[in-house]
Amino acid sequence: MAGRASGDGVMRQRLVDAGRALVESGGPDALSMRKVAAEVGVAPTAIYWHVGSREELLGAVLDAMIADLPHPVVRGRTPAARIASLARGMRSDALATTHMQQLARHLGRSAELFLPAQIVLARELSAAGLHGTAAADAARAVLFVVGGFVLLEDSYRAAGPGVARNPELWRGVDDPAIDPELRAAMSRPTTPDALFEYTLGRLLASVLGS
Amino acid sequence: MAGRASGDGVMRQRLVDAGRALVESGGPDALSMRKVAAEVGVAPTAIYWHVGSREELLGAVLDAMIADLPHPVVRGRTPAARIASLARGMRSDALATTHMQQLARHLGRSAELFLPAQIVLARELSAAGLHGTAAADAARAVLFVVGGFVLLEDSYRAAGPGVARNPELWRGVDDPAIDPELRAAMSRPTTPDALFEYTLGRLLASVLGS
DNA sequence: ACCTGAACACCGTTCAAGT
DNA sequence: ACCTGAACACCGTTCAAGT
Repeated sequence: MAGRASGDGVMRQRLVDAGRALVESGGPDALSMRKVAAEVGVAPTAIYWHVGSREELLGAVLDAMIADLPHPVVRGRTPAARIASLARGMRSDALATTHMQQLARHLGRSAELFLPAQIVLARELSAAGLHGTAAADAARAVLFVVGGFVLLEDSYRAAGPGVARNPELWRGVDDPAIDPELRAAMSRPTTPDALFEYTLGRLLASVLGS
Repeated sequence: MAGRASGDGVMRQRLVDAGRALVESGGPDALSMRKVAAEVGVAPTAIYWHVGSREELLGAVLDAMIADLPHPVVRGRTPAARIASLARGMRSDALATTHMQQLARHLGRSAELFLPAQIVLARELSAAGLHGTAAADAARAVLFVVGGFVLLEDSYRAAGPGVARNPELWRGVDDPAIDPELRAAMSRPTTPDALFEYTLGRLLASVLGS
């Protein structure tokens, strides 16, 4: 399985590099075997000798991208501040590498991407005095909120023009049981940053038991 | 634009029905113009007279599926309990219609799917005494947490066998700054249900200012 | 008004054949 | 050991031609 051990693998490396360039500029869908082959100057069918399949090539591309990932950064004094800064960093890293996130999702390997941040988070929670399953619950809650937020944000941003966004939809709502000011507020666009800060702040306040 | 007004549209309906069957059983990727045509007993190119493009056919399929969506259900007495039950319903509805969620995401129309639940949520928050932007922040936080959770859960479940999940990854972690019991807890698999309850409970506790 | 057929420009993958 | 070429089974879409 997995194609071939592939000798020294200089040709394989060229294929992965070409594939990576395609993924980085256009996402996983932009990688076709024929385009990779053309880029490297080889017949499309030659790829299969080195790499097994398109899916395996995508896997090798992801490996290469993961290796170049920056380490998570933590700043601040209080545990809440440090964890919040970590979460902010996770979000901005993810937003800066959306094609990579798409690729990881496609391969079902998103968990790997978040592992380094998870480890740092666990360290911070330990330092904050949380232990055992309580700490694990807290860690997973933070991870899911950040991860979910990024996923949602990504799919919202991917929505092209001509698609009804939430504020437009709300403008058509007319329900006497809903506070008019609330309706008005929902009809205004939000900045994702503010929403992220709000949600994260609420969660941390509760999770860290302040 | 958008193809054609298309007369009475009985043929169009047959195409949408066939497309819907494909999407429901295999997700958006499973819908090909040629398969739809074969199902209806017509040349692939005939579709374009009625429907414009594959993307528009997918849009029509989504419209049909949205029309059959169940209404959100709310149970319980306290505001926290009622909102929690709504959130649980949103999650289970979403998990029961993953192919539809995928389609909505593909078309950038996820917001539409959540609108009915949003309206009910707004009603409950109003009844709970929240108003204006504070209520809007709370609503959006709940929506993003639930929506993000469902998205993440979906992409985790889509990860086939042979992919390293979080517990396996954690078994390889060895960091003295991390509480050993925390590490052990992270190495055990979680049930998504418990994590959802925990996260939701934490968020609602903070958002409803209890 | 509605549908077909041929055609174009794409895909991933297999496999015999070459060097 | 490594690569090519032909081939197969797919795609979405356009467009002239039929009825």
